[in-house]
Amino acid sequence: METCPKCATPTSVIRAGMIRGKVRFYCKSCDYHFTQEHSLKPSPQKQVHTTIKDIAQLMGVSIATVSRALNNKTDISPNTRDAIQKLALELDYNPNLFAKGFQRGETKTIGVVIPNIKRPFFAGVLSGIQEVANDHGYRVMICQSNESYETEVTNIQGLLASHVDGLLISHSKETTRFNQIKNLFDKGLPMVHFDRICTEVETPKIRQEDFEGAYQLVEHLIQQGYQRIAILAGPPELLISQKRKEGYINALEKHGLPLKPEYMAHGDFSKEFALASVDAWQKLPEPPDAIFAIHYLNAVEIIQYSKELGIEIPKQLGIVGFGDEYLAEIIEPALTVFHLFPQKVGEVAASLLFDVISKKHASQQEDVLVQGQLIIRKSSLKKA
Amino acid sequence: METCPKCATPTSVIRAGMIRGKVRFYCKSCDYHFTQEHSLKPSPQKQVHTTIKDIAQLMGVSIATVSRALNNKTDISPNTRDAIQKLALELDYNPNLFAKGFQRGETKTIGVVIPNIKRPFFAGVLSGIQEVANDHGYRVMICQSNESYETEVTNIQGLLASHVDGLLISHSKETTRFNQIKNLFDKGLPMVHFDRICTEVETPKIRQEDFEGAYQLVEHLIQQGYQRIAILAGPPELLISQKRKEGYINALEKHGLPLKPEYMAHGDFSKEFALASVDAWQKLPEPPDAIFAIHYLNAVEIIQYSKELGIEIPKQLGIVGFGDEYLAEIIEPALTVFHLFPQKVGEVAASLLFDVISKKHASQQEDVLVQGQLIIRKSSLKKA
DNA sequence: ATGAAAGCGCTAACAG
DNA sequence: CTGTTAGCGCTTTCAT
Repeated sequence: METCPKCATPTSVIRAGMIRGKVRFYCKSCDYHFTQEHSLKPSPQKQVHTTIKDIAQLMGVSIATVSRALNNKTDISPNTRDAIQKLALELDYNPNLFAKGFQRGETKTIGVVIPNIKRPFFAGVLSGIQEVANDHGYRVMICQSNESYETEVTNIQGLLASHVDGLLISHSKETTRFNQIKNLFDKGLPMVHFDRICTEVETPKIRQEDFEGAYQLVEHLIQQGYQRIAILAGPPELLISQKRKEGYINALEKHGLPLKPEYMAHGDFSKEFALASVDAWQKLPEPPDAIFAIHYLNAVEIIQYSKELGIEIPKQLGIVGFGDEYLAEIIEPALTVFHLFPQKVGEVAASLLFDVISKKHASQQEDVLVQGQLIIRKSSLKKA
Repeated sequence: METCPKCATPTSVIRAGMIRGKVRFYCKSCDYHFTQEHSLKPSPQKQVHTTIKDIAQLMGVSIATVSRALNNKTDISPNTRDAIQKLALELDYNPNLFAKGFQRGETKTIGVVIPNIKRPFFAGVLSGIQEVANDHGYRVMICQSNESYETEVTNIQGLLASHVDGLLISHSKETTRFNQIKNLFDKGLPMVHFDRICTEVETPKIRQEDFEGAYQLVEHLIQQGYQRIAILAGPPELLISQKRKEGYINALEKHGLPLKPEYMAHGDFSKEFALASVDAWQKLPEPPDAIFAIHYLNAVEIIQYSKELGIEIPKQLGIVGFGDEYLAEIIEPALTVFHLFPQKVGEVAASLLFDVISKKHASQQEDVLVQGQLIIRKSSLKKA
């Protein structure tokens, strides 16, 4: 309470509005009006965060008033509002977003689970997600599974404990059981799958042109005159692996080329496996004259290795891959690829998630295909 | 309240302990004991999150008891504890970490501000940060400044609003004003700088061997017999740019080579600038016979461009760079680099931050140097 | 136009 | 051993 500067009676003083950031008081006993600066900066504020309570005390108003002022609500006098906003600025107050979300039961945070940040594809996706999330006023929490199912489960558990408002997932290559995901989906947690999707749950899924890209790559090889095309695929359980293989098979069939099991290798994307496959193929009575590596890094490794072996590219061996990095352009001969657009994938995935979140219903099956692009370079130009 | 199954009087029934997950009741009016299953799963729980309140109601105990049970506190009977934990498991309850941190005034979240996730260096750093944060039970919130000062300020503001418990920062290349950072530091927010550090605030800083690496690279060039070594540096304001240039200058001086201003270019890391510099150097009466590009991508670009121009590497022109990517190994000729260890940088930065956080004091100046490694490849081997 | 009070999920005294 | 209560920062009725 204030003390009247005239009669020194504290009890009879009441606040009587505000004027230019100063609080006006009125002493009932001596009928006297006076103003007073709010006692600003009581101590060099050593706390990291200012709260509305701090502001309220400094201003001599209630926290409710401060809240109203800071949120530009209607029921508030412009004077008070301005004064409070000015003070808030001075104290560089920023609201505790979690306290804010607390009541609404939301955190304005989404969770992302990916196999590995370091892989350029996922880094690109993240970048896209970030951007869209920012635009929507959401923050992003990222977890890496490192391709381990167990870690993935733990990650999701952790994100859940953080009460994320939604989840974006690309599964580890180990993941084959989806009950955790299914469970969350059933509980109504907004969720979107991308890249390494899961068909057992009816979430929206962002796919890329795995089938289409593979088809185009292989068709391009055929048009260049390659006849014995091998595929270096990934783990058979992985959907992208299946899809790309399907595209490969389809292209061969469409063009009347035989399907030879000995030309199809399923590996783990490792360099060792890639080189071993090349070795194995070279020992065949009829070695392949082109290789489609579904993982771009394997394609690059094969180019390097082939050069070591003295195999001429693209003359003796054509090579194409999936996914475009700077690397594909730099290596010699430059690698023909089906370019994916990781950033775009992230953007689309995040947008879709926010759709689901805002509609406040469980995710609806809704597949989106992010288009890719065939980029032809030297590694497959037999005719040139 | 429960109703006595014998006398149907609800008012006189009291809880009388627990047995095997069932609640025991005692009816005072008819002196009758009975047990009852907690009325599990009242509806197929359609809410995403179970709360301790839900559990408390189902078990017929107070929320305090549930809290104690779930946190393995002492003052609780094993029976009750086990029953509660079992139920919590069934309902797959997980605590709202934010509500938990709310009182303690902490969020168990740290913020990271970097220029760009997509750059392999930062992706590596992030990976290291993630790992350490996970071990400490912290979550990570990532923001990209996209090399914009304004975005950086907004990002930090946002992280602050999220009440992160600490901050890891690598500044944008535009950033030259640090009052925001200084302000937060003064308020006691735990903070650690890495890579793009800022000398104006006494935070712990994770540096890399910028000076040392540059020195080693240039010395190596000199030992290979190169005499006219040019440097393609970055923005002069950028500390890593300064440090690497100092290393360059020092090595030249140590070996009695002249410093020629026309051999020193300050650019923005763009490809255009890199190629333009090469052009300019070639037009000199005495063109350089080696180039030290402080950014590895520029080094790669210069190799490509030199080949186009018909300049022989390493014979006519030696090239070395900073930072090692797969690219450096793949390009022909392979690039001599000073290898940085991004993951390590992330790990060290995060560890240091958690030190500061746990000690609950403002960050103390404490510099850590993450060691790098000279990797010699063909692009600089004039003698070979 | 403003204040008082409840409540979001949880923990931590304080009582029994 | 267990229940009651206050409070973290904020919004939101409900009074005034």
